[in-house]
Amino acid sequence: MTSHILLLEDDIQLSDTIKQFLELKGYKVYTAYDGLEAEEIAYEKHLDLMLLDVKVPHINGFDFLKQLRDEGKEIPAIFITSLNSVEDVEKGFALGCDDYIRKPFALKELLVRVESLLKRSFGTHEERIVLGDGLLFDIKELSLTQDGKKIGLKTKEIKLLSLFLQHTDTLLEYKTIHEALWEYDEKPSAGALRTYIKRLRAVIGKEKIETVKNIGYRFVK
Amino acid sequence: MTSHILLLEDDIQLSDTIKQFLELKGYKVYTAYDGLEAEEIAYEKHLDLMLLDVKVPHINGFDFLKQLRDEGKEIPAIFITSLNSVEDVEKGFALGCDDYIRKPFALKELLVRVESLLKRSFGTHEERIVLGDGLLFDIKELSLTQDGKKIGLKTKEIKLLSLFLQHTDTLLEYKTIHEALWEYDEKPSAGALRTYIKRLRAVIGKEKIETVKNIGYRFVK
DNA sequence: CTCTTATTGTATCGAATCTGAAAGATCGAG
DNA sequence: CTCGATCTTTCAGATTCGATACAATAAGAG
Repeated sequence: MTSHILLLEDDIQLSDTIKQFLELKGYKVYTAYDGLEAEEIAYEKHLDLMLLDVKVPHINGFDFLKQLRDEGKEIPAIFITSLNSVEDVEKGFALGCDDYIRKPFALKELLVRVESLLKRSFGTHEERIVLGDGLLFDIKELSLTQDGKKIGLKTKEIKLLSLFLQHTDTLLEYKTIHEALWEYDEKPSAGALRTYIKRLRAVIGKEKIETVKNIGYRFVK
Repeated sequence: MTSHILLLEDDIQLSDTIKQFLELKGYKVYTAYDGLEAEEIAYEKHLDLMLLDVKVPHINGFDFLKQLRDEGKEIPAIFITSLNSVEDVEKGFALGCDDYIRKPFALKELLVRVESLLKRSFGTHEERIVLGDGLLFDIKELSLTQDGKKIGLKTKEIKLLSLFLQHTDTLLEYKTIHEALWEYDEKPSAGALRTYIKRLRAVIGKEKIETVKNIGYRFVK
């Protein structure tokens, strides 16, 4: 499953370098050269991680992240900064960034941080999501319980549920879901997804997953 | 109750970064830039955790920890190291460090380790774990007894059991288990693990180890 | 409104994959 | 060589996957 990364960086040369490097490592990279572009991408795309330069045109990295956090988005973020002042680092962490890296940096160092965050992005400690109806999904344990009783879910169902929980109230296109559930080279028919949607609905309630005809599905709380 | 952390790190910039970050998370941080300073702090202050770089002036991290351990101090320690060799990691563990982290690392990753170690050290220092059915596992002796009678376990089985006992009710992925049982360069087939699971089940009871298909196993109390 | 058509939901079942169990191969120590 | 620990192989049974067929539903045309 490819991780999708937003790179907000106005230095075109640096941006290209990072993009090239990360793509070589198998990530999907969206580049934005200013805060407005970043906003657009954040709304349109599913993102797993953000690399944010602070000093960029229109909306700076701090404000951009603050805005996202205010909307409840928990996408992990790393600040790229050439600023050295204590305040900036503190401000960054206060805003809920997960790490930061100082310019100039070795690409390898960046990779370490990216990988480390992605690995842990899915909640490190007892992340449990309440689904109502006595249903609890434990992300770390990959287990679903109802009133304390375990409900057996198969791997594909778990993947699907995880995806939905990461993007509640968001329209997920068929393509997006397929990318999340299957590898590049796998090409199951469209019917396969329908099967899993049906199974999930049977477990968590039909009304939780809306159908958007011709486009995809949406999980509602 | 604030936890007190000693940070031994001679790279001033990194040290500042870590200090800032941990203080933001509510810890009290004492910084030392060489082994002698660290000694001083260790004598004067009450410490809950130590973060030790290995390569620092005067007294290196290894020697510093060894000294403390020789004096009977059990303060948990994490090595910060840029060294990659297996030996150094082993040496660290032999000296009684509890974890290590390689530079460069994401601050969040450091935080995870700090928190988990602090939590653990507050937890019980029990020497024996009751497994029911008259079964007792002695952590220090690494031996299993049933109704006082010793049950012979092979090293791999003991490692596996220890791992499970340190992570009860936790989903352990194949990868995790493999890393715990085998060295970096060893690559036994998946069948090997299945063999040990089977043996352990025969000893401690089938129901204690759950299978999570495609992912791993989980030990339940 | 009714019919048509495209899309989505449901049920089923064989194929592929995974796990557990057993047996035997390998390897090193003594 | 023998023994014991470790690991591999094999195979059967269980589970999961996903194709397929068909039913239900939504949307649009007339």
